[in-house]
Amino acid sequence: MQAYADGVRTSELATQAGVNIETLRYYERRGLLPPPEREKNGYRRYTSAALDRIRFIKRAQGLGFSLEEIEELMQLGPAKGRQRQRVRRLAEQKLTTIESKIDELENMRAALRRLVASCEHGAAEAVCPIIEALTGQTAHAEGCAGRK
Amino acid sequence: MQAYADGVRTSELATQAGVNIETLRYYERRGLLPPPEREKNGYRRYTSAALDRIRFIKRAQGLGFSLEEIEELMQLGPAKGRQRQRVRRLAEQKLTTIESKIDELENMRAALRRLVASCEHGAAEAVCPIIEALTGQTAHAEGCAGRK
DNA sequence: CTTGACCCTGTAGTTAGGTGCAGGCTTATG
DNA sequence: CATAAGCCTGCACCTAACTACAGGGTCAAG
Repeated sequence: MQAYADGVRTSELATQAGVNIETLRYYERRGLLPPPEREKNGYRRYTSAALDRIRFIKRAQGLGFSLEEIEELMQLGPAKGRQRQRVRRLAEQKLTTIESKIDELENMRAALRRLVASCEHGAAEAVCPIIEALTGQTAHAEGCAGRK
Repeated sequence: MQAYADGVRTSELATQAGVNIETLRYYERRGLLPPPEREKNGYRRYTSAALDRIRFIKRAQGLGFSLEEIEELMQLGPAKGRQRQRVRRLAEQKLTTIESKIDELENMRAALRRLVASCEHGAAEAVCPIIEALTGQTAHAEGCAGRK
C-alpha cells in the first residue's frame, strides 16, 4: 500500500464520489473528466481535483443542467487574452439562467412554506399551491399582467 | 370554430405549452396530466389548468426534478383530515431539497459573478472558480474539516 | 363526395446518461 | 504457482423521457 506518491485508483474515487466505476470511464470518454495519470502498469491515478469535478457534475445535474451544459460551465475558467470577451458573454448568459432557476425555486419554496403552515392550523386552500406558484409566462415576465 | 363551451384541443395546448403533442398523451398515460373531458367525437378538450400543469412540469424538470418527484410535488394539495401529517412531512422534505438547491445555485451565481468581474479588470485567478464554488461535502457539511 | 387538416389508439423507435460484461493483464497472498 | 481482487479495453445493454408512425375515424371546404 501507499506505493505511489499520491492519488487514488478508480474504485476508490468511485466510492468517494458515490458513483459507479463505469460512470467515471464514461465521463472520461465524454471529455468531462480529464484523462488522469497512469501508473506504470496502466492503472489510472486520480487526484482530488477529479473528485471535486465529479461532485460538481453531480450537483449541477441535480440542478437541471445537462452534461453538455456542465461541460460549458466547467470550461469557464480564467480567460486568456482574446478569449476574454467570449468567456464573459457565456458566463453572463449562464448567470441569467441560474438566476431564473433561483427565482423559480424561491417561488416553490414560498408555496411549500404556506402549505406547511396551512397544515399547522386548520385552514386549507382550495387548489394545489405549488403549481399556482409557478404560473407565469416563460422567464422574462412582463410586469404583472396576464392574470385571467 | 368556437363550437364548444371552452377549452382547447390537443395541438393547440401543445403549441401553447411549447411541447410535442405526443408528450401530452405520454403525461396522461403516466398520470401527470388528468384525463381531460372529451367532445362527443372523442377529441380531448383541455382547460387552462392543464396548461398550468404542463408549464409546472417543464419548470420543475429544468430544476432537476424527475417526473416521479414532480408527481409527488403536484399531489401536495390541501390535506384532508388524517392525511394532513403525511402531506406535511412530505412538504417539509421537499422544502429542504429545494433549499439546498437554492444554496448551490447561489454559490454558482457568486462564482460566476466573480468570474465576470475578473473579466472586466485584468486579474485572472489560477483555477476554475465554478467547480471551487461547489466543493463541499454532500449537503449537511460537518463544519470545515476534511480538507486534505 | 373527396380531399386535407386534425384527432384517436397502440406500438415501436430514439436520445441522454449511464451500467454490465467478456476477455484479458497485474499483483499480493496462501 | 494458483487464485482472487482489482484494473484494463471494447462493446452491448438498460432506464427515463420522450417522439414517430401505422392504421383508422371526423368534419369543414371545395
